[in-house]
Amino acid sequence: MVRVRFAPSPTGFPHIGNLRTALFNWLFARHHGGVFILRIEDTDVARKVEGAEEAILSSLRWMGLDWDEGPYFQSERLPLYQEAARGLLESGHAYHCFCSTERLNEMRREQIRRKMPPGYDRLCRSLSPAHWEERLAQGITPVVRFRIPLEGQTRFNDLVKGQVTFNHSTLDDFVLLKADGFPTYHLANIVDDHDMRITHVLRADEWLASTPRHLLLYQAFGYEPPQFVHLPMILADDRSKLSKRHGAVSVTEFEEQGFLPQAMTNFMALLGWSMDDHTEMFTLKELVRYFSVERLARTGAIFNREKLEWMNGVYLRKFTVEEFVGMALPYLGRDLPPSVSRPLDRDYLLQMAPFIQERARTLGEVAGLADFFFLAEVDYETGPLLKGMEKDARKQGKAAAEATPMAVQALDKAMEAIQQAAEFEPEPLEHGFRALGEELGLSAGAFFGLLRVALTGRTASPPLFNTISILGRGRCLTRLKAARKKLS
RNA sequence: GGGGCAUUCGUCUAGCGGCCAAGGACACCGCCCUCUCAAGGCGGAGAUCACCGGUUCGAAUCCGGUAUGCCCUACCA
Repeated sequence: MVRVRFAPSPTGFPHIGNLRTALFNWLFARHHGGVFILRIEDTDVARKVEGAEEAILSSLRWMGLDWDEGPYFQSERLPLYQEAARGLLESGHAYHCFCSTERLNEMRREQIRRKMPPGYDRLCRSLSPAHWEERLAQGITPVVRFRIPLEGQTRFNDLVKGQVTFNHSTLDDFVLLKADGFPTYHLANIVDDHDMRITHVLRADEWLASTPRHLLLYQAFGYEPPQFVHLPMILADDRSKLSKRHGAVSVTEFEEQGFLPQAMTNFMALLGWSMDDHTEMFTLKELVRYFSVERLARTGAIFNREKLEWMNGVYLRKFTVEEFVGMALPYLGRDLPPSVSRPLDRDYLLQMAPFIQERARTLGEVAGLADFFFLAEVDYETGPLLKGMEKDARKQGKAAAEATPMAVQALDKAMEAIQQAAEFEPEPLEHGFRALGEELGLSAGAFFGLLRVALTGRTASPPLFNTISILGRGRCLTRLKAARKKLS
């Protein structure tokens, strides 16, 4: 029975790399009909961030990654680790270290200065238990360190990296139990993975170098180690490790920006995993079906936001208009200016939605794409308004200044046409306006461009006659009048 | 400084000794569609497979070395 875990530490909001690790663990568990366990590794009291735990849970839920056990909290299992450390102390695999932080820092500084590999110099390694009692009696709180074998090597077969070998001489006597009674990652992790009967450890590449320590610990405890699978990391644009300073990387932020969980999981899966040479779109269900460790990549991947945006757009377009409106509504409510009265008219929204849906890559873009449908008045410069007219004037051999009277006339005629239009539907409107354009001797580009800017305040918009039809007679007239006023 | 891992178009990747003068996707460019912007369709440009040797009839694929990058080297995880 496959048993895997996602074991984040609540020292910050979960970023894309953390969640991808969660995704792969989850996929592995579901693919094999195994168990996915959630464990919060909150052993660092000082670095604990308020709200991080909740963010981890909600991000997992948002992505649709459900867990079968947990969340377990290491902070609630302290006796377990202390007991384990005691066992190691008794079996001689660990020892008390009374070195002060100052001495340790000084030692490290000196090692670096002399270009020696930094690491604990094992001063306390040879202290006898009798000495321990003595120091303990003095009130010095020691840490517990692991006694790394001085010779030999540890090798293991990583399911992604293959055979990896480390010489024990490059490992130092790392800390197992801190002075505050909390275990370090290394201790807690091994104790828990054993206790929870974890069969496969899928974790980020950055842990590869710690694996020999972990294996040595398993050995010291007499535990059977799990299989290790070190996942390639997700990197920032400069190929360094992803962190806060690289901008929006927490999953919560992606949600706020209007990315869909379907797109996130699909995209994240493709960062370090692939099925073949051409398939790109996967539902979670399909990922479960096809996921395999053998197809995991070995190299780090830069997070390509543009491709994520493209993919999110593809997903957005898959939904029905009703579904799209349902998803966009909260974002619209949040992003539209306060002057727009709430609640938003759902029927009105339904009319424009198909045109917005086709253009939006994220739900966060919807308000910016659709705001002119809601605003009382649109704001713009006369430059864009007259651009097409000036071009037409030039073509007709007139001065550029002629553009304004031409536009004014066109606006007047357009208002008349709007008022008199029998059917306020895109088709008949288009016929009417095309005829009108010809009558005025204007090119379609110039005439429609003028109307577009006057009605929407922008040079790019959904198709003009759909826009007119949706806006309705009243709004169109008001805006055309405003444009006319702007020109005179 | 030591150790480990990695290295295919700008980016994500396919490739596991001959099917590759390297395939797909995003981005980019052009054309078509067209009232603009999208979406869609078609096409283009873009990688001497980091480099140098070796093994082999044959190497992006196997082996060595070099370079570069990343990670670890905390009483952080």
